[in-house]
Amino acid sequence: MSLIEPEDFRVEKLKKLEEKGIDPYGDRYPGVTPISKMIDCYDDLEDSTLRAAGRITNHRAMGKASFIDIKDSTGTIQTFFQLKRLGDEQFEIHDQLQPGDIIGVEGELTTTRSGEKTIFVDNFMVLSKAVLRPPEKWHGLKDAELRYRRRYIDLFSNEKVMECFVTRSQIIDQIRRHLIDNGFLEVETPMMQAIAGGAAAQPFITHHNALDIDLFLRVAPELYLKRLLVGGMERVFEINRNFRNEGIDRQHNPEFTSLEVYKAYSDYLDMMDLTEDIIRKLALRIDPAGELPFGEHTIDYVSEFAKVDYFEAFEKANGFPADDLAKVHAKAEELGLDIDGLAPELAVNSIFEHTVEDKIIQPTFIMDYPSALSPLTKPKKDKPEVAERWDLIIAGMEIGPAYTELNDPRVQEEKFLQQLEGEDEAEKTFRNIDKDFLRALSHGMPPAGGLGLGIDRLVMLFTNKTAIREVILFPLLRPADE
RNA sequence: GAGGGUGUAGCUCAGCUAGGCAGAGCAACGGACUUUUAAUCCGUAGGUCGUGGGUUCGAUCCCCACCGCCCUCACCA
Repeated sequence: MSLIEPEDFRVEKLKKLEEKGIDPYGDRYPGVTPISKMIDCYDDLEDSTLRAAGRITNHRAMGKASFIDIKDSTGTIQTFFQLKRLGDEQFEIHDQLQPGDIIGVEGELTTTRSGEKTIFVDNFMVLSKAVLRPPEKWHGLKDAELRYRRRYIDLFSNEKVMECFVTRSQIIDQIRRHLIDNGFLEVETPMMQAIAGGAAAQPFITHHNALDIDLFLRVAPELYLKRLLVGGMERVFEINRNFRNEGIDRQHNPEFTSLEVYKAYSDYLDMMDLTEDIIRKLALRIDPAGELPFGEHTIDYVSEFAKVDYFEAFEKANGFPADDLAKVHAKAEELGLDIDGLAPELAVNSIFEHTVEDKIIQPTFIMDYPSALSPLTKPKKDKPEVAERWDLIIAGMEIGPAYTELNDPRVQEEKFLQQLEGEDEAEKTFRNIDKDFLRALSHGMPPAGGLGLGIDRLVMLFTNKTAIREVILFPLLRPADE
């Protein structure tokens, strides 16, 4: 008894193949021509004998001949199996083929009477017999849950899904290329950390047996990347996963991919240019006009991104300044926000997110956040309560922040201590002060600009997907009860 | 965490506000068919109606609980 019950009628066909001495799970099939090339370069390839390999998507049997559509990663082409051409024995083997099977075919590329480009098959090989049938050919797989759980079916049956993930890969490739071309070095820093630093997020906890210590999956790579600045890597970046043990919704998956960039001798304004440059280039690659639809909106990536001041935007949206605490409380109540026990800056920020961020559609940098929200950021020289930090907002989503990095170890230590005061006991266990990071700063970190971009959200914007699960191959779901 | 929606054949969905034998299309199986393309035609088979209780002569349908998923809100740098 198998753990996965195959379908009887498919197993029967598989057995018939084996009876005829055919291995239903074939071997390498070299020398294939991509199907898209057969279609696109048909004029050059017409009448030549070619090989194609792929999955059967449709099978139209007509007695002594059949049309079988084959799909590879580049496209779909029709193939024609004829008794006359193949002979009795081969044709009988062909009778065992079904939608979902993976086969390799060799034959003449030509055109049928009705004008369809077709491979007239001379011989073929069964490469993998599917003992489970594919979804229905017309509607495909629609059920969101099954699509996420069985992404492999989603990918081979829903073309748009495949396209989306190809685009995702290309976006990451472009970002990487852009940074490397500009002298940045790609690095990898620890995923498992003894102190979950770099962001105020709940970490996942794990345990190392041999060392007998608890470790945290990182919530951010920031503190390690800055150590590299100290070490003399002047331009570094990392594209990798972060893990945050928090809620799941349309914009949040517990593991997500971020880009972090650090550039010595620059500041948050330099990071702004870099960010705008990267994002605009990506948009222009997808649409020559640089205008992309997102949900009900059209986002303009060509015009210079807007810049608004945090406190000015707050006052403009709410009609009172952020330091009017009585009105802040009233507003929070009006919005139904729970700000009990929150520091005033956090209460203000909560209101800010609902009244300002959510309403920003076109790419906008929000400039100069409260220092209290930015413990790793250099405060403004003339106005220490404000930090040199911006957040980029597009379509109401936080795409990422950038900072002028704090490199004074005395100020950093003080901010760490202040931050710790506000935490309860449980949080202190994973928010221990990273003393070694302070030591690193004490050896001298060059002034630097730092940037963080949410890659998944960028991909959402560029593929017009409003749910993060659509751009993550295997989003986290509760395990199926099987 | 709160509210709403949803779960029926392998897939896509009806049926549920009239409580009375469980339905369609595609896929599948058998047959016909050597230029079809969502092939066509004839025939056949396919179900724990998410799970567990309750009401009822009788429950896919009404009620309760639970589970998964989706949406909105809350939480969340």
